[in-house]
Amino acid sequence: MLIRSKIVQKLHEITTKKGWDIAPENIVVEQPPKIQMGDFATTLPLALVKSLRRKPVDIANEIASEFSMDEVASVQPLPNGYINFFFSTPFLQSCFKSVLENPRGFISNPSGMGKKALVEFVSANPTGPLTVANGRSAPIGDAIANLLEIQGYHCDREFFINDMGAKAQKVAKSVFFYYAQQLHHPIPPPEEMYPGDYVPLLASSYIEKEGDALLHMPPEKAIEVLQEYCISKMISSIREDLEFFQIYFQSWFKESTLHDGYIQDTFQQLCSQKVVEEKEGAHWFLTTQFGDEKDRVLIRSNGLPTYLLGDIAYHRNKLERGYDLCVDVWGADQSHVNPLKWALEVLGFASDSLKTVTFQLVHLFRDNKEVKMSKSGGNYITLRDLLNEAGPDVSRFVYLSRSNEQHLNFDLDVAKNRDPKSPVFYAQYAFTRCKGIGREAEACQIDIPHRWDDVDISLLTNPSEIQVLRRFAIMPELLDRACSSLAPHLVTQDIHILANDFHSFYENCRVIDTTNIELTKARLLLVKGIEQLLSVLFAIIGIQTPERM
RNA sequence: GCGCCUGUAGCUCAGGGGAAGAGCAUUUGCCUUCUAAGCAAGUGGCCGGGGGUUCAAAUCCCUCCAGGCGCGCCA
Repeated sequence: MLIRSKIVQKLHEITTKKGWDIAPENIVVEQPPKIQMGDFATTLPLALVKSLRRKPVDIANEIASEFSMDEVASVQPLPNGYINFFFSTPFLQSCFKSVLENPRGFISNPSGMGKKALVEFVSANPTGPLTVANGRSAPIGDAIANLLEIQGYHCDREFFINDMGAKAQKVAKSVFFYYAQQLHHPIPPPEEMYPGDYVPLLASSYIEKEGDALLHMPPEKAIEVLQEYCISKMISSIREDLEFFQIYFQSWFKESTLHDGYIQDTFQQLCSQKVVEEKEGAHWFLTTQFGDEKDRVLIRSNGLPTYLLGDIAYHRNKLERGYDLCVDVWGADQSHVNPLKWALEVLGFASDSLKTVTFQLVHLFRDNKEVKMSKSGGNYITLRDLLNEAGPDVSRFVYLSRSNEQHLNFDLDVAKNRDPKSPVFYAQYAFTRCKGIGREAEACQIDIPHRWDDVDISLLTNPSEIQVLRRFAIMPELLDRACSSLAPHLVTQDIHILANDFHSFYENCRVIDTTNIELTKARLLLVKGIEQLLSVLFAIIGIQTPERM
């Protein structure tokens, strides 16, 4: 149980005993803005002012005098009606011990234990390379999967390949045009030419592999062959980009596998629930029943299923594969979240079995000016370009330092220079310093303590040492917030404050001191705790733990 | 026009009923000792405007202003 919940429970016991009427969910316990103010604070006295018709400070004093918990050493009622709580030394030490024994377990809230989750992300159309814009979903989805694993879920990552779309066909037609041109049998260009340098390259790579065979078959057949070739080629290039980003998918799910009767079956199931109606030759999902502004087409008048129906079938498939939770990471331009959720409910799935995380667009800046990107205009910067310039760690950190729902302004100049002012350097530098201390200890032939019992923790009395211990104690609360809201950027923030505490400690407390071995050992253990906790947090957002910088 | 997102320090952004925050920029101290890619302190704010709910609003509601995205029998 989180310490915060324990404090709420204790406060509720007190109010109940006194006959004051307030529900536990209305008792606010939170971290004060500054750590000097305490580890937790409550505004409970203020909430009681009206019903009790008493001064906040009096209520605060009365509650504080009744409050007693092993984990809390000091309870400070304030004149403005707040009550601040400070953790007790034994509690801080027990948290420290947990950090050393099992840092990952310490920050985990195993609410997903025994459950399976599937995170679907990126799922970019296989019609071109990943860009800096749609690449945003890569670190977000990966970090969300990591957060779910922290909660005990068995989590898989899946990439949905849209291999049936009209866009894939357009690319194939454009490639066919270049193919014929390069073989000196020019044909008229297609109505819509796909821009981008990679389009003619696809043509020449096919020529290299298969020669002019396509010229000897009917154009429709040739385009079909090319379409399949282009998709597999683009997918493997996307896969390479993602692997360079150290993102790996358990499954690559092709839309076409749903077209073998599964989509039709899903459609029939919806029909049998009486939420489908035929109008103007098409079949409509009656979403206005759920409050939608208009109904949505499931099967077009030409008999082909819409994207929505395909997506409903796909999500039904995911849930039928036994996942308790499906998370989708979607760009802000996806607008069919609600119709999809309604359909899944109609099909009998729990409404909370699908969570969607949306992310806003990315704006790129170079020389303080916005770089306009447009894929259809052939003007874009690829994810690979970014990774080559900035490296995976800086890229991840920038992507994950803002809330998903914020528009992200990505400054390419910062990335390009591998700016040492970047927050990722600050965090990784803290880790490197930990490692440096370890090397120094070895050089001085000081045994690095491995067992809790080998050291005297009570020697850690410096304010910056105490602050590190207090930060350890609060870490499970911080991670719980990140997990429950599937918000990796909060982890990025937590890393920053922990790194800050460490740098401050490093400055104030010389660790290696051959004249005071006992204190040195205690501090080495503290450094080990920080190092382990940083490793776990770095792993969540997917950045490296460098030995040296 | 309708829907979603956004407006917080000079810049980029966290916070999303409770005590205004971080990084960058800027000013000033701190290296013969574990990496100064660091630490410490300072400057900088009617949290877009106005109204409402509340003991309490940057946060919730209404309205206005400004920006982004979406609004096909596209995917």
